[in-house]
Amino acid sequence: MHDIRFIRENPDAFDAALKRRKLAPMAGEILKTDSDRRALQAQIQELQSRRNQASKEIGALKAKGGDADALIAEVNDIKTKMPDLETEEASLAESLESRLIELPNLLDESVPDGDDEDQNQLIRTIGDIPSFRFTPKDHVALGEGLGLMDFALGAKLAGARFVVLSGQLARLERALAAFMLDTHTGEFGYVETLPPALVNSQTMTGTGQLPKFAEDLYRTDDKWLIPTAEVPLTNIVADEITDSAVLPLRMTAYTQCFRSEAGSAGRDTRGMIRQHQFSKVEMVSITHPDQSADELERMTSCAETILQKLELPYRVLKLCSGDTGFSAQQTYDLEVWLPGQDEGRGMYREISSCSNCGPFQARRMKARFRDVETGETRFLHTLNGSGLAVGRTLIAILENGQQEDGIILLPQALHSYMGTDRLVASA
RNA sequence: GGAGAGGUGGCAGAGCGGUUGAAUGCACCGGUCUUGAAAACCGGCAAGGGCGAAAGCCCUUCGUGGGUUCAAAUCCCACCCUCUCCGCCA
Repeated sequence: MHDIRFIRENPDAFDAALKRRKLAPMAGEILKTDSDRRALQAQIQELQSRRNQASKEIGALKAKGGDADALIAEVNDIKTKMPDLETEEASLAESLESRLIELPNLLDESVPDGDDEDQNQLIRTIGDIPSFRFTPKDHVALGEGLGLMDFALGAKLAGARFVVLSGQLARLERALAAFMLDTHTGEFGYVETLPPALVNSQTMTGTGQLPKFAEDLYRTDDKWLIPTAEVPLTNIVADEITDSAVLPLRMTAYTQCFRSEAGSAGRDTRGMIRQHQFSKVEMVSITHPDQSADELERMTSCAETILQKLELPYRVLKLCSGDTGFSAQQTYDLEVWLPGQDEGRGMYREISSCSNCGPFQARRMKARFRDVETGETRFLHTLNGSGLAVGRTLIAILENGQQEDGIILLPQALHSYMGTDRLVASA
């Protein structure tokens, strides 16, 4: 959501920012609606003021036993004029609101220009890409080879883009989640949180999934399945004036995530890369505006720590203007090396995305804090990042740890969680 | 799912047709006092919006949306949520 006052004061800057999002200029149109609405609002408020005043006079007159008929007639006259004006004003307000609520966040000036993911900016590459004396398999071959990953069964029970894990592979999912949560809570101060996986429309609107991206979501009668824990976690501060002394708020949650993948038909159809249901450990930070830039770096490094402890090679990219998501001002993607992809040649795949949304979501959800200096309320900044997508981490463990004989060597950090140092085929 | 009670400012809690944007207490902020702190005392303190250079004026909001009335936190209707009891259930 955008600040109408910013648009009033900086229409050209606003249009220039839209252009970076490949959107046509619209400040002129928005401001026309805005000024029409305000003119109407002033007119309405004048009538309301007169009505309120007259009503008080009526009360005073009647208390003294006087005759108020003339005033009552005047109020009634005002009341006949009001509905049309109010309807018109509401219509303008709604048109303004619906326009603003569908526009993406303005990009941070540090975001590089670019059309799509090919133009993201490489920030750093960490870890050595493993070399194999054999052609590495992908996680599908490995998982099925272990007898612990069954896509046909997932399809039988639910349909395409579902899988059933069993035995040590199901345990690996749990181990990864526990390891990630332990690290974020124990080392980085995030508060473990278990939020609802179904939320109402208002909550979905707060973080930006609605109204524009309804088709990407699964819904029930009156609720929506969360596509990420970012949604419930961030909305915890919605409609609140948060005490600035508790900032930054840092929360982490392990949840299932549900996505219809409406726009991805035919993409990543093999394996567990893109499922309708997957689990993720999410990090959310709520900060003072002055802290959000540093917090994004910190959050990204928290996610990176997980990859490092799991001995997984990865790289960090700064997303370009064309690839940065709707609600984000700025985003770092972490891509893990998956040696089994692309016929065993390997490739990097996204495993985490860390974004600073600035005041964009906070304004949508009215998440504020009180500025100690001025006494005024201001919008918070919100950040979210995956730390990490558990399914894709499991894939990475399999593909990077594979041996020629089909067993998987596990990273040291997981040994205690798994009760073993390796995965072997089930009997 | 059924029955009852209730949803008021950061919190607690009055008000139940007019002068109430809302008593009182707590919290918070400023001041007096104090070596300092506490206590006590004095004062301030809802949010959002419009107009205005500013001072300030005005509008809206007492769960949400309608309705009655010259006038609604107060009356009526619907919905949402919370609590208690019953039923069902992990």
